[in-house]
Amino acid sequence: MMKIFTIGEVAKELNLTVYTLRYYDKEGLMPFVERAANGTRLFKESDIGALKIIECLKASGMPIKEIKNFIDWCSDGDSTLQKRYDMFMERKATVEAQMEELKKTMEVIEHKCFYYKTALDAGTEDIHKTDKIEIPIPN
Amino acid sequence: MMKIFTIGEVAKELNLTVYTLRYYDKEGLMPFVERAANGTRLFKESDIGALKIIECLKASGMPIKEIKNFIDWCSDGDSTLQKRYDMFMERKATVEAQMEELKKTMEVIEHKCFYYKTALDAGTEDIHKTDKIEIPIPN
DNA sequence: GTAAACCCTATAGTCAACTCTAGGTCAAGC
DNA sequence: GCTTGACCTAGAGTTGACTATAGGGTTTAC
Repeated sequence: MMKIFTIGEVAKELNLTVYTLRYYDKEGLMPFVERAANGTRLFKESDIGALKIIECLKASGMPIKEIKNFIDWCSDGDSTLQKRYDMFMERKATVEAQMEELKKTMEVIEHKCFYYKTALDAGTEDIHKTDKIEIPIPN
Repeated sequence: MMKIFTIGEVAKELNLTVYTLRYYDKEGLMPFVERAANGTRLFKESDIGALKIIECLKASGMPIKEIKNFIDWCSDGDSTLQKRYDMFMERKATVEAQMEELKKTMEVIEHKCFYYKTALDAGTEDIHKTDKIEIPIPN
């Protein structure tokens, strides 16, 4: 009925290595994953969902130790709802800031693309350097 | 006439530490910075400009070794114009990809903000879980 | 004239996030 | 029944990017 996945299958699905998944587990990011009698991890569909959230937090630049805090809060139930809400609101703000930052980075890069396009057309970078030569004020 | 800056001034201006700047120098990112007789680095206005480009490349996710390649190309003159153009075009593509990625991350985070907002209003996370209870098909 | 506040090099240490190795278990296929 | 391949743990090693320390030199402020 409920499909169970091995660590290898989950790794493939999420584009991670099994090493990484085991490392996350060791760091306490996956307390919800159950085990077979022999120790083999048994991933449920919902575990993969949780890992996707972890990946999202990682993509937002959150360090693993902070992600662990969040996971702990999830285990603690409703008493931590406010904390979790606040955390996501804060994440939202930092991602917004990152977007702004990236936009600025993009502007500089686009300017450089243009710079090198014209230099390439002219065959030399000097075309930009001569731009900047200060014209001596005639008497 | 032409203002010269110390490593400390440059560090402050670019929000880096002097350690970081010296580390960059050691990694070959600043071959253009001249030295006083006693070894003190003398930064020109244009050096700060170059460092801003380096910061931009760093912000785009480029590792320091690759930035060094670019700096080397700059020292090699016009023969490397094509490489440099190609590099910035590639950077542009990766930054675009990062923006896409961030947008997806943002969507998930916003969804979670909403999820926790409603949970908080309801006083329990169960409001979302009960959503998903499969209604047993009556006979 | 000396202490503070810079500068320098060389080298060691730190940190996060993996990544791999050694040594072992277990199930499936031939 | 034994090899192959996937799983396990504990722990060591790697990488990138700093960050700090030790030891030493100059310039500035009192």
